[in-house]
Amino acid sequence: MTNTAFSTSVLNWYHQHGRKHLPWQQDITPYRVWVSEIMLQQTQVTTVIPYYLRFMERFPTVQALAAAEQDEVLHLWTGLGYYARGRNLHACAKAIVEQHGGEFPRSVDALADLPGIGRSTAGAIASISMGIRAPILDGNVKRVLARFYAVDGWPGSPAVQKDMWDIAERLTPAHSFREYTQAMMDMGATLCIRSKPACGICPLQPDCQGYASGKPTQFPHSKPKADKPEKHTWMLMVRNRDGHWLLQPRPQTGIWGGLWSFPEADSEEQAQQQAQLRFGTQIDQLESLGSFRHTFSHYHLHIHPLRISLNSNPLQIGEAGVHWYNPEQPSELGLAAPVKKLLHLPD
DNA sequence: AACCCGGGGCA
DNA sequence: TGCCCAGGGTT
Repeated sequence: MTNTAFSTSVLNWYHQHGRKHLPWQQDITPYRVWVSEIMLQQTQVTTVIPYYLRFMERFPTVQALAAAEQDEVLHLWTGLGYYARGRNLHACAKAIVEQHGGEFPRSVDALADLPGIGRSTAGAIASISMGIRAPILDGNVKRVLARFYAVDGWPGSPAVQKDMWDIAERLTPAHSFREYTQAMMDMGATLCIRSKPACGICPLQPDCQGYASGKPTQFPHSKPKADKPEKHTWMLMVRNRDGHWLLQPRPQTGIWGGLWSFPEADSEEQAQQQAQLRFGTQIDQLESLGSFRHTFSHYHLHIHPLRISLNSNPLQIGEAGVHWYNPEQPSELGLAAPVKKLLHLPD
């Protein structure tokens, strides 16, 4: 599908189904579009409408807004959330009046230098209210494009974000970009919604790679979970002459709280040291069993078992509450999953 | 309860 | 550059 076919398709849809009666779509001026875009940044259309109407009634011009007390601006913002938007809006109005003669600068870059206006909002103001062809990439557009191209990777990452801006730029038509911009936002807001998108009535469906994948809602990919750190532990698998294993209770809190486990050490050296200290000459054989990985919700644990065979059956080794576990007649104890696995490892 | 969102601010 | 924050709404 060519870029032109894409935008034509989107524009046709807009003429039939797009939203054209929202308050900020009437009497289109940079000021009115700007206020609406800021309000719409993190807030849905239906929530914004009453705030927008009240705001416009009280501050019909950028001069009126610039002259207001911050308290009054924030009062009209109360309930919208993200109050930095309201403070930036006020600061931006002052900047426009004091530094730009009361007129919005007529370029995307100059707009984006103003407080609270980033690249996407600048693109929306320019393309909707100034006759300047400029792409936008708000959440709605991002979703439409990520699905259409089945974009891999999280759009928040710099590389993917750059790709998506390039796509947005490429697809923005030379003419009718005001309607196109509106249309893309409308499609994202009404058809290509986060869950249960209306692919059945979407004009882009025949060429949509997200639809073709069978799982359009997996795009855009969600923010990757924080990387799980890799941790290591050495487990001393101490076996007495009868083939029973030494277990000791874990603290009540933390990982495996209250379960039974092998004595542990933070390194191979410490593990050897601990073994020498506790069992010394009773050690018959000591062998590394290699390691395996156990995953928790928040980290990966590499477990390095160290099998230590004793030439005796120590009765008392100083610590209270240790347990000698007989795999032939397993006691009913709480065991961490990897510990249980190790206890029943074939020789 | 988890997730979402444009831009600002800070390390 | 990357990371965290803000808050109300949706799922």
